[in-house]
Amino acid sequence: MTTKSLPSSDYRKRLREIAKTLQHTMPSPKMELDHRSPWELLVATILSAQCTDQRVNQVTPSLFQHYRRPAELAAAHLPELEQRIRSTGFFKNKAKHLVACAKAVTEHFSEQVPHTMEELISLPGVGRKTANVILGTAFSQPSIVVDTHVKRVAKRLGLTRSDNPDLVEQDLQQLLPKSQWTAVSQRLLLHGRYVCLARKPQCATCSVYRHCPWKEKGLQ
DNA sequence: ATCCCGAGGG
DNA sequence: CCCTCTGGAT
Repeated sequence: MTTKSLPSSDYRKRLREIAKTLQHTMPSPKMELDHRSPWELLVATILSAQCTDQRVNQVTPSLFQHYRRPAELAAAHLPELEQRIRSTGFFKNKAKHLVACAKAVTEHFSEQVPHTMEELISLPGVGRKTANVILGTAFSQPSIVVDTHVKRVAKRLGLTRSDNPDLVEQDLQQLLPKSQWTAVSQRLLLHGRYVCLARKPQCATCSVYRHCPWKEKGLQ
């Protein structure tokens, strides 16, 4: 199988055109997880694994009212917490992670959400994807979030060939100046959520159709 | 590689 | 029924 690749400058140019088009489609992409602080965003993001933002937003208001600070969540009664977040799926894992994470934030970081990648992924239940959400949205640091949507869109647009999220992140990092990381990855995400759907991509209304080598044909 | 797990769409 | 939804830990 030959893997003849274009010079990366060509990929850069293509991604730049895609980014410009998406900028018109989505002038100001917004984070769709409701939150009022870095801590609330962290909790919401942990809950969002394999679950829609809409469902998370349905659960978090009463959750944040009941557990107001990291120290309160750290002391939560596990079965009760499980019931409060049940509808987000994976609730036993998520409840365990949330309590452990709240303990770590309380004990090691004085109830303040840390703002480096290394510290963030040291927290239970926090991987690279979650950490990048926090860095980009709560702390305005350049970050590329590679979730299921970004991975799918990047592959279909021919911006990466990898299935490994970390490698997809690296590929996109190399194709973009840091100043554009956060906004572009957020637009790719929303494009995946609303247009480039997993099962039924809306190619007829897709604004970057002309840049897409995949169109509706290919395999992933 | 496998497990966790509910809800909604097709 | 099957697939998908902002993954992470073992």
